[in-house]
Amino acid sequence: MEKIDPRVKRTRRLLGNALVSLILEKVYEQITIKDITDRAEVAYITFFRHYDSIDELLMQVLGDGMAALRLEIEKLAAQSAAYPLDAEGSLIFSHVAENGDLFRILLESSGAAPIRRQVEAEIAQLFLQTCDLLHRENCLIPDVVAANHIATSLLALIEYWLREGMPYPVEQMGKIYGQMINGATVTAVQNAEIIQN
Amino acid sequence: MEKIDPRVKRTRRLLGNALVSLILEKVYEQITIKDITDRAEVAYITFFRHYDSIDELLMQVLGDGMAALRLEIEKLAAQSAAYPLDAEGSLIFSHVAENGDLFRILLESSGAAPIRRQVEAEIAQLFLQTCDLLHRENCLIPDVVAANHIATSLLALIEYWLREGMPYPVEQMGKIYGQMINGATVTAVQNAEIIQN
DNA sequence: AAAGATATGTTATATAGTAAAACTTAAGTT
DNA sequence: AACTTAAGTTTTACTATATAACATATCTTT
Repeated sequence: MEKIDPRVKRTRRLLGNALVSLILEKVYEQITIKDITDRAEVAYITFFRHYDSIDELLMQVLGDGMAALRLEIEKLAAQSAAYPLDAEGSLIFSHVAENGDLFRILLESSGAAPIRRQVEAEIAQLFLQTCDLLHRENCLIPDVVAANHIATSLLALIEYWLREGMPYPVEQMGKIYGQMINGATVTAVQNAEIIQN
Repeated sequence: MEKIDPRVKRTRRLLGNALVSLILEKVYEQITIKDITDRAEVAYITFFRHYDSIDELLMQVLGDGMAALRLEIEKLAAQSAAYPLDAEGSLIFSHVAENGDLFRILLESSGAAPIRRQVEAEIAQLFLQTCDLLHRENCLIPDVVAANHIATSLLALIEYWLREGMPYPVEQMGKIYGQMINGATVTAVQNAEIIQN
């Protein structure tokens, strides 16, 4: 990989940090490019030399941050392939708690919607590949539907937890995920009828 | 209730229809007020005499349309209070199929995010009130968490189905909802451990 | 049907945010 | 030290939002 000019790295870092701090203060839609460049202490035009839109900057910021989550989920998916019913989801929620700002932005900012969809799709894909118990020929519940359900429910559960101010401990959330989402979905797939063609 | 000037009714109807037809054509964020007034064949300034923003117009359009869905879900929630495991969800999905445009807008347009949240909250509230099986003292899975899970999962399932072009029949979707979401969640709550304080 | 009230249309204007050009200064690379 | 590239400054154009003032059309009331 090519090495990046340190001035470029610095500018992009400043712009990214400025956007994050602004999102935590005010509504995403009301943030302007001037707000960002003022906060980052760079010239207005400099923004356009790096990004075409605020959405694109946000995309980069969250893209970097979500790679770490994928690793947590990968561990979990591998684990749940073997013991789906008591998969330990705590590590996801402790990871979320540690990166609360980033997840709040991902799950609540309207500008992050395309990235959220992408993350959902990646998580669903991961479960589809690693969790054997989701696959049954001619099952009433198709594997892609079940995988999508797990992925969207997990993000919705995280969103709820963050929005309510993390009212339950990490361990409890991990168990809720394991039973209400992961375990329950696998059981539903296993118990579902087989469709005759 | 007061009767509304027919000119006002007409203008609002034209603006609402114009917005819907535009959303089905292009990205919500890129729709301008001029686009809407041109399509509606009313003067630009007329928009501001009725709404402060495009979001507000969308809110009105969807608000009207969502009242009907609530009725379908109310039927279902009452039914599932008695027989949760084989609740018949088909009527929801036939209702969605009949109003596909509206639901696509509700679930995929970024401007509709606040309304979607509101609809989610209303559905969750409804299940909390009508489905007795969600309540268990000191349960690992709090009733509000389970209700939120059902509501968000249902909307996510509808979103997936519409996005993929309705690849499964209405009856199958109804069963999937009943087993993978409603039934599975109730079972998970019933099987969850009790927390000692 | 006429008079009064109100909604809409037309035109003009102010403001704010986006976007980029031209040129200068600063920083990093070889 | 010379070359290259990034960033800053100033200027300008464009677009969308928002409102004011006045004319015209439509609805309601008597």
